[in-house]
Amino acid sequence: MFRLQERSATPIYEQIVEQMKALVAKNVMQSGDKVPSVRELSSMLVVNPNTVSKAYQELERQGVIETLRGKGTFIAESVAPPMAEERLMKLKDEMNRIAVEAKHLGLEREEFIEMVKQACEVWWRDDES
Amino acid sequence: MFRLQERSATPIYEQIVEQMKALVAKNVMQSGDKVPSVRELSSMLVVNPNTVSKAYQELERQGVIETLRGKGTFIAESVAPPMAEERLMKLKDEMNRIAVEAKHLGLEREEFIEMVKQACEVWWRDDES
Amino acid sequence: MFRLQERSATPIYEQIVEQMKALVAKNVMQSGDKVPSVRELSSMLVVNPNTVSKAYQELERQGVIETLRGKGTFIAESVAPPMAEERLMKLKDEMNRIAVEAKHLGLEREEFIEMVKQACEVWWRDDES
Amino acid sequence: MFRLQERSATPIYEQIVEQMKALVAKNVMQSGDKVPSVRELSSMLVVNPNTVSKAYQELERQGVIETLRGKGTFIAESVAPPMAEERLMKLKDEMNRIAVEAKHLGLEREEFIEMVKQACEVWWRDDES
DNA sequence: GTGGTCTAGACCACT
DNA sequence: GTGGTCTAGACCACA
Repeated sequence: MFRLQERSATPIYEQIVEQMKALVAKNVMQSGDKVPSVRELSSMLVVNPNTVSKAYQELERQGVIETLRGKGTFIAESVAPPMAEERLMKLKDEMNRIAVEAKHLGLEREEFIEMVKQACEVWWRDDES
Repeated sequence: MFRLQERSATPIYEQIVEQMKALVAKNVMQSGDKVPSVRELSSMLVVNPNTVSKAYQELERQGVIETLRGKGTFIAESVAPPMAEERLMKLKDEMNRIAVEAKHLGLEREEFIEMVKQACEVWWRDDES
Repeated sequence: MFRLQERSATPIYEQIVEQMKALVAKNVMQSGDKVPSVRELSSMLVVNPNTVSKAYQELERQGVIETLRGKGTFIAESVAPPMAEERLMKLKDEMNRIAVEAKHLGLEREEFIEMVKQACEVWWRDDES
Repeated sequence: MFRLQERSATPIYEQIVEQMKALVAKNVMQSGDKVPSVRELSSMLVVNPNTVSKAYQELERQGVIETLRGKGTFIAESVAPPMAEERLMKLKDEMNRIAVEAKHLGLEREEFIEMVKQACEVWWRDDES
């Protein structure tokens, strides 16, 4: 379910955040679903519980999960995501960074957009409607 | 020419790398153009020379600039960019990460692609061909 | 009568304490009124009886309710509230905390006081005297 | 400068957050002032560096301080505070909680408001204009 | 059982 | 020197 890369430059807790968000985006996990407890996931991934905890706190700040006192942690309903404006601006920045890199790698505009469209297929599937 | 944000989470040397690459992508700087020396740029940006040096090393590693002994540093000809495969894979990874974030922010597939296209306008302009 | 938020950071038993105190402050419940038994309330709110029990213990400690052996639990007469001095000091502390936060949010002194006055309307109504 | 209460129910890192915000509200610390480094403050307060770090990260999220890579941490310019709406709602909630407690302690409306005004004197002083 | 807090001590990237 | 990340292991409040 989760695959961590020890050697990667992106910290472990961020990898957990990203992968959890990916699972939600793919509808593998949905509103109300229980996520593994901090201790469970930490032993599954063979990382320190604090690391998982940090990831969960970040996910909660982003409105992806919510914790019910003593009961555990669950996928949140996706209403208005917090800090939406700042996050959208950051998104555009990263988009530009990627476009620049794509051009440096010699991709043409059409090739790049085709690549984006292919990526989209995974995250926006018709069968969700 | 360069605008650094000390507050930003991205390290300064990386900001220099990105902005230099952006200038090249926009054709503001072209093959053979001389780039400022480490000392010049570091005093222009009021940053530590080591920081600029680190940025230049990274740019050279990416094939964006090249140093000619005793003559200075120049924008390189864009032939086959080094490490193309790894960089392309990384590009796709980041594309996916961004798509996931876009979906979490409530964007529809079409809105996201529209955003990408708009970003492209800046980097692939007709007048270059 | 009671509205609990499982998501909230404040523990459930504290929410019960606060809401019971709010009902008394609004004169919805008055001296001598019977409050639901621990079992009743716990099944009404769908929470663990221990949680309600803990709330009632706290309310009794604060002199809000009192238990009469075999007869049940009732709203207490509001005479001298216990631990008044400590609680008053704590009140002032929290007042200061809130004022600091208000200033950080950019409120002016007058705006803040106006906000306080509006809050007061709910709790000190003329019709009680 | 900072006074921590080991026994208090409020966690140490939160006490640090509150006291730093209080110093800023009182204009003891102003935009651009350097705050002690994590290590400095942790040894001053005899707490673990991680605890101070957690406090600083929370302060950064609230827009109170900002870190300049490798240079240290500084009081931020107070522009639009992040999450302003949510924080304002929380402020009103806490205001109500405090008003209820005040009434339970037997304060009259006027006494309560007088108390608030006195608290304000400390945080909104005329000499700031 | 759950998550939250704290300590001690280590390593790393950035400037 | 700065802050950021991670580990190991402890204690506590809540349900």
